[in-house]
Amino acid sequence: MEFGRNTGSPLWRQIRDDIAGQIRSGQVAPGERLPTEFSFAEQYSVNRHTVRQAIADLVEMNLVRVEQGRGTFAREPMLDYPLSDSTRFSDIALAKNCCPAGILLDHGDEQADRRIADALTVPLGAPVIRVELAGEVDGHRVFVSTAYFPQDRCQGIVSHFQQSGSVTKALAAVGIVEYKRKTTRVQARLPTPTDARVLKQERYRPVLVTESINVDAEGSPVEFGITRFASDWIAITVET
Amino acid sequence: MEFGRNTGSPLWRQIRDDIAGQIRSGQVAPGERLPTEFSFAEQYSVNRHTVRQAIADLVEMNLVRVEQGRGTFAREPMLDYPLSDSTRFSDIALAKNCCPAGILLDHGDEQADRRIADALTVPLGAPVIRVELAGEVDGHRVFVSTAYFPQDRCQGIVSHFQQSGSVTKALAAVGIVEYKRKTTRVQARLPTPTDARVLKQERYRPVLVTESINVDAEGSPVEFGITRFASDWIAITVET
DNA sequence: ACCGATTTGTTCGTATGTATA
DNA sequence: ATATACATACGAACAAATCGG
Repeated sequence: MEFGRNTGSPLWRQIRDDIAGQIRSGQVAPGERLPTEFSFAEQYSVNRHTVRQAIADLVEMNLVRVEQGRGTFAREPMLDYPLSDSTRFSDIALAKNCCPAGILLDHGDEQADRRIADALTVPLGAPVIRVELAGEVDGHRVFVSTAYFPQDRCQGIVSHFQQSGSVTKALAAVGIVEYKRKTTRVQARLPTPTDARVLKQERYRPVLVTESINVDAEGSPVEFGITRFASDWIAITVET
Repeated sequence: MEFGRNTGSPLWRQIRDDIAGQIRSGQVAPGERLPTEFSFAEQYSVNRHTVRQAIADLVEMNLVRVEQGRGTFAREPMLDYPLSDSTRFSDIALAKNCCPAGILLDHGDEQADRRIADALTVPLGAPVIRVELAGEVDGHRVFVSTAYFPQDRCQGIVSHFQQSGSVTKALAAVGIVEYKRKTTRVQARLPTPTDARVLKQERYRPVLVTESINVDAEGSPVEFGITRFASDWIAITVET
């Protein structure tokens, strides 16, 4: 099947397969920027719309990612977030040797609603500390997380987090040196407008949501976390 | 805070909270149809658009589900799919005592592509059996699944499935009496048009995707399955 | 803080061939 | 054979985001 008009298959599909071949063969490295739509159009002697149709299909196939005003990029492989009883955010990085960063977005004192009280096994209305966190890998926002800590055991945890940048270290600083993931629920949703903005992703790209309860060595809950992962970047893996 | 105009909070939010209260208190049972938008509008003496804004927020809060042309329904609680090494589809049902059904949609012989070959540890191009399956609970489509079996070990598995309606029994019939889930990857995506149709869900509602490898007692792969769950109905739970 | 250049996103319109009822 | 719908392809214009100076 040679390239051109009237060859039986539509132009946009031929263009799609040509670009796909360049990516799969490694001629274009993951993360690298592809030529502009306009220059593709010149190269193949077609309209920009035709190139756009090809690219739209490559997005669907998850081979490229498009950013308005910036360009079209070959997709980096997705990051695996291994869901074991002791995974920390930094573990994502270890597997890919890239730099993770946790960013404190907001925090405050609240009273436990039904859901939080159930998860932390504290009375309804008990004081809890809320911490909003974002995570980046290689400059990409990959998750935003809301964590609740029982106030009686975690006094001052926010300032410890600000110093160390790590939930694990902050918990250790308030005397909880060992904690484990007990249960996790995984759901898929569309992001709230706020989450979409914080994750810098479009409103209609789904998020992977985990609700997890972390317990200390005695088995009593010390953290209830709701994490929204950018589904374009993160897959959760479970070994059983 | 009493109901009415000029009370400080917008009408649609008051209406939203009123309806939310009726659902949470159980005055409206899960799955039950709510009054029409028009009758809500009459009841609260507001425009239908005001009611629609309240309902849109209730959808966002996951308290109701809207079906075009049918009405607005109080959300049934989501089904938990526990992800252990030996969960079968029928386990969803046991927890909720409702009736599950597996439906064979399609099947065929294929040659393993890169991904399937890697998962099943067979050579590239080796013959595999593809089985497309849908799952229903209480008359709702909750998942659609594509499973690949190595042909040499699973000859005739399709007809066994047709007789028993169970993957477990079909595998047993070809001599694989024990198998375990080894690894699972969980992702969130938007459904393909086909999946959206089969799941009877809108194009922009996400699906939870699991890719799992099942191995026999000796640890060699006997099934590679890609399951797309309707994210409105199913959450995955992991105990660690 | 602003401007202009670059690049993708969206929406009009037009035309043609093909499959379908 | 006719009408209708759909996919393909092109053209022009403008909106929106990004980036460098």
